[in-house]
Amino acid sequence: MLGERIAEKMPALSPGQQSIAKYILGNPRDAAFLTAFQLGEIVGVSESTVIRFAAVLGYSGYPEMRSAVREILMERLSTLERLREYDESDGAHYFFRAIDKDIKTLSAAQASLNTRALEELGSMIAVADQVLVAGQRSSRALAYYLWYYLSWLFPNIHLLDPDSAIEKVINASPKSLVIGISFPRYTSWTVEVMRHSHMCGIPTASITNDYSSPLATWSNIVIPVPWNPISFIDSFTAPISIMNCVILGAARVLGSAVQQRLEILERTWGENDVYVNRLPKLETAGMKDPGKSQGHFK
Amino acid sequence: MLGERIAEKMPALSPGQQSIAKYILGNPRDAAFLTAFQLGEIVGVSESTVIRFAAVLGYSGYPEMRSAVREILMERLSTLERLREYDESDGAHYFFRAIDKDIKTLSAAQASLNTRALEELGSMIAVADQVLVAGQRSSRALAYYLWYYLSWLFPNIHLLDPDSAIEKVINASPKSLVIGISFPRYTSWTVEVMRHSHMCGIPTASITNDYSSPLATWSNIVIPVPWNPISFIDSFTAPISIMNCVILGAARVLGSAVQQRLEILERTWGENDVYVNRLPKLETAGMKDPGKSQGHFK
DNA sequence: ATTTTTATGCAGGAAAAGATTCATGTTATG
DNA sequence: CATAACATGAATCTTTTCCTGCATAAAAAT
Repeated sequence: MLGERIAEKMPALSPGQQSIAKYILGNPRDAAFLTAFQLGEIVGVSESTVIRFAAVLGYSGYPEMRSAVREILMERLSTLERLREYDESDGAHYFFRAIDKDIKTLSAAQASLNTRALEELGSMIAVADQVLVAGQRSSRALAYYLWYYLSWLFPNIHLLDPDSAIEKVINASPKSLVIGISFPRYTSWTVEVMRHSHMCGIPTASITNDYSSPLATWSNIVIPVPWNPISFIDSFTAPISIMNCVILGAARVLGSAVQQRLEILERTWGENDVYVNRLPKLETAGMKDPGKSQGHFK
Repeated sequence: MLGERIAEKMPALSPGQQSIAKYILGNPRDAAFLTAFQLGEIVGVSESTVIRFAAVLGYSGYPEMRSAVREILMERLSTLERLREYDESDGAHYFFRAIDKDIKTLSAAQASLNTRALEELGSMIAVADQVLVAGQRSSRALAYYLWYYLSWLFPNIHLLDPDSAIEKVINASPKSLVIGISFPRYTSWTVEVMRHSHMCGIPTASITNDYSSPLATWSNIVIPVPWNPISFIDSFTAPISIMNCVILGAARVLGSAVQQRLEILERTWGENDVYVNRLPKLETAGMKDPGKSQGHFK
């Protein structure tokens, strides 16, 4: 398939060819109809380069490559057409149904969104001396996510872990904020942290499935998130989306300061090579795969 | 639009032209790509007739008419893609818009889902001696999530961290599997882990935004996930949903063994008070029938 | 610093697709 | 039956699209 071919050759491609590759992957709908010349014009490259690109990918010529693009496009179209009908029928693949369930949950989450509560949580985060985020087991992924992004914006965000949680809570000032995250079946540890914090007079917020959650009992503010498990997994698709809202809500309070903060982060990352800034080069990439026997994975 | 033009002129068309019209209306998906000659051949008519047909409909030439066919085709595609897209009224609260975007991305993810790749990844996970999951920074939340649930089902799942990653990769058998997770802007560390693993001859899989990702270069299998940042956040809503699919895919390979494994876990959790147990709401939500392939969803 | 390799665009020719003309056969009509 | 109008395909011409050789400039290697 085209995508795989490109992935394979990507590092071996010249700059101009890489931009062609990106365009095709990003706009197959347009690329499927363009002539070599037009495509070249769009990505700012000569017709020749486009044609050579097709050759490098192993196609006999540009038209053949374009056919490949068309194929994936048509593939997609037929998938979508199938999708439209499957709604209630069980014919659909279970992956589709899993995602479908997530989409429905997410819609429900949007519908029942309590914007006031979210905004309030945002300002609580922004004004707190420090924020402690508590979440264990599956919810730890959510807690981590929230902690990670809030750390970009605020200096005193901590992700609680079982070893040091109690100490951190005890030492927390009354102007701190504890955010607990848990869903059925609620983790005892998280409930304990919340209870303890509340007893100590520290403001608490919880992100949980609804007001009847044991977390809610010990919370000053509750963000309920519709939540639907898929098979044995507590699908956290909707909660993640709500986390985004929480982060946005907090960022909004900061106003233009966010921009500056992000710029500083950006600069620091650049200096420390945190992110990749160019693709690996050919001589390493092009070498034959160590196990030709694994070729069938591609 | 093309359809109306044809309907309008239909009675005035010659027999040969009518069959052309019929074919185009019935098979726009193919017609969009055919040359005048090919189309004529299929319908059993000469090239000339096809070209005259385009002229009769008022187009300046055959290519122009074909563009019109393409347009209705693409129109259809985008309609389908927007099927679940909500009207993004600008007046809506930014929280709503954020979730909207997530829903849209998720729909796109569902549409472009590569079920074959997912299933293959599932069996790779199931048969591997050990699975190493690599993800840093924001993607670490995803890596954690995947690691956490896979740990329920498989004995040798490890979440790599910067301190010990290299050693773990070096000591890994060729029957291991390394799963890398990263999105733009790709974390250097994750790319390095993948490169290193691939060099060592260890099978690798990556969950990333696109085939053009640097991770894809070092991967035997790639799961592309549409990905859309919201403001400065790399919203991971869609990727989380795909993680569910990966987990389900792996669980499916185990078959009924999943059921037993979950029961054991359940018992152990009960004995250790991992979860709160006083609420009657302790329904084993979603824990039923995890092994059955069909019975998962309603 | 010099040589080699690589990337790229330009120009011209080959091939494909499109448009037009013309001859043939068919149908309709007086 | 004869004529005219029309539909059609083959052949021919025109335009577009594709491909390749060559020159140049940039990057890499020595």
